[in-house]
Amino acid sequence: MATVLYAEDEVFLGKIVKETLESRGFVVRMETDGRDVTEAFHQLKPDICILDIMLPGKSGFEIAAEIRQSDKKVPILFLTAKTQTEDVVKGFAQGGNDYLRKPFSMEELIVRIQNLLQLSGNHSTATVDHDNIFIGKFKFNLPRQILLGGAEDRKLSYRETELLRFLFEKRDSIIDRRDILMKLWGNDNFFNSRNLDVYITKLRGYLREDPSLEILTIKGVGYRFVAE
Amino acid sequence: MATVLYAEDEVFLGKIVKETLESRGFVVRMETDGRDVTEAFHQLKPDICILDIMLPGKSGFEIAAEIRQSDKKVPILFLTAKTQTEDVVKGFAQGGNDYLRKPFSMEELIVRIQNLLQLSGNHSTATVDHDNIFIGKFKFNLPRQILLGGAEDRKLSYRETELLRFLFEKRDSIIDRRDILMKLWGNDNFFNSRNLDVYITKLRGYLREDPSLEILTIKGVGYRFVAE
DNA sequence: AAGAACGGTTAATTAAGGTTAAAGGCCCCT
DNA sequence: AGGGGCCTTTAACCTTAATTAACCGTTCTT
Repeated sequence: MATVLYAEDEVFLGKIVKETLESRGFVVRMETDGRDVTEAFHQLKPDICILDIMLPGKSGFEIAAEIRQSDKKVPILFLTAKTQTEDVVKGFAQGGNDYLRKPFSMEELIVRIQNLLQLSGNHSTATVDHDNIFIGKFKFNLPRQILLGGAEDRKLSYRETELLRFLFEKRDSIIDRRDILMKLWGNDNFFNSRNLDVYITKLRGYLREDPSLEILTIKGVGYRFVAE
Repeated sequence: MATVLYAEDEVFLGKIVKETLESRGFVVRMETDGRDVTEAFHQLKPDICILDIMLPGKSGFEIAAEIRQSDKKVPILFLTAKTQTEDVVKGFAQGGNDYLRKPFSMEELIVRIQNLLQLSGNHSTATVDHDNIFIGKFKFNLPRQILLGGAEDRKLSYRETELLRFLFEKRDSIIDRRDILMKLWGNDNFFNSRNLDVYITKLRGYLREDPSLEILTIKGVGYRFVAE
């Protein structure tokens, strides 16, 4: 998984952050002296840098400037107790890509790290699967519109895909017919309404292979998609 | 300069933000009703979206999810009075790329916008160098219009090149047929439309050597180029 | 229980796009 | 100027998706 270079002089806080990140699968190298960070960077070649601003020896800003001399794209996230706007501005000016004020929650730090890694094109974070949804025995790959896990793989059309996705997103709750019509067709006239019926029949056909899946009709209202 | 789509229901604040951004050279479109934002997005095709979470009609989260269905890479920045960590986490989960708490300073908003624009521009640096784009197993040399990495090197014609480049730039998002036609042919009449079909067939043929590449048809809308 | 509304299902129709081939241009070459 | 080669455009025919239609069964209503 991803490697993190973490510069932090508050040992107590640092330890907590390091261990939490490690528990989420990151490899973490922590430095407490600003003078050591740039060298550690070149040695480690991390996927992301988290720099406290106030460090003994060398500030996070200076470190960022040094890193940026040789690496233009590794994401840098500043971490600091300072709340002044000019620090944020300066942080970005030095080539930082995010700026988080202390105190912060670990959850927020983690999502911001994952976001930066994704933006920088590093796809190794994959805690969540953006491309697939898991429906009963099936795995449905959204970008390719392909339903896997049945007797044979099945390519779905655009409308089938959008409908299945919508049902899945709202599974276990009652979905108003009109909401579906508005979402997929942009209006709810009579013909589109019958159109929806046709697509529901198609999806039922596809999903019949897994009996734990069912699209229930709520007459006069809409549908409820139950999974499991 | 860059175009900004800004969803904000507090008219007073919104006006200040809009004018400040405009004074910095941004083109800003502001929407106050959540229901209008997605449509404005498709019309405007902005470089970045700034979404307040709490909006009348539709929340910023819902809007982000809708935008992400058709555009995977436009940067989204959430703006909100909420300070709960779970909102931040949810914001990123919906495909947001930054999250700024109110009250914020205009300077901070501006640097964060600029940062996101740069990141989203740089995003291509991972798969692009000065002269080449890397598509699956292929390397496509733009100035020489030559597709390398297959069984044999293949020279592409001008239109083939432009189409492939355009699909690649917008990969993972739904691309409107008309946008392609306007960009390559300058109009979208019937014949050019059939012409596009022909070129799509050609590219599919060339790219068939790498099964991880696929040009999906979104019937009645356009295409989506997926590259694993 | 009968009628009406609603939705299910299947088939027919229309429209969009895929594929392949032929026709038209353009440039270069001699 | 004439011919060859390469793109591009047009055309013809085919496949698939989306829509509309027809007919049927179920469930609510009264």
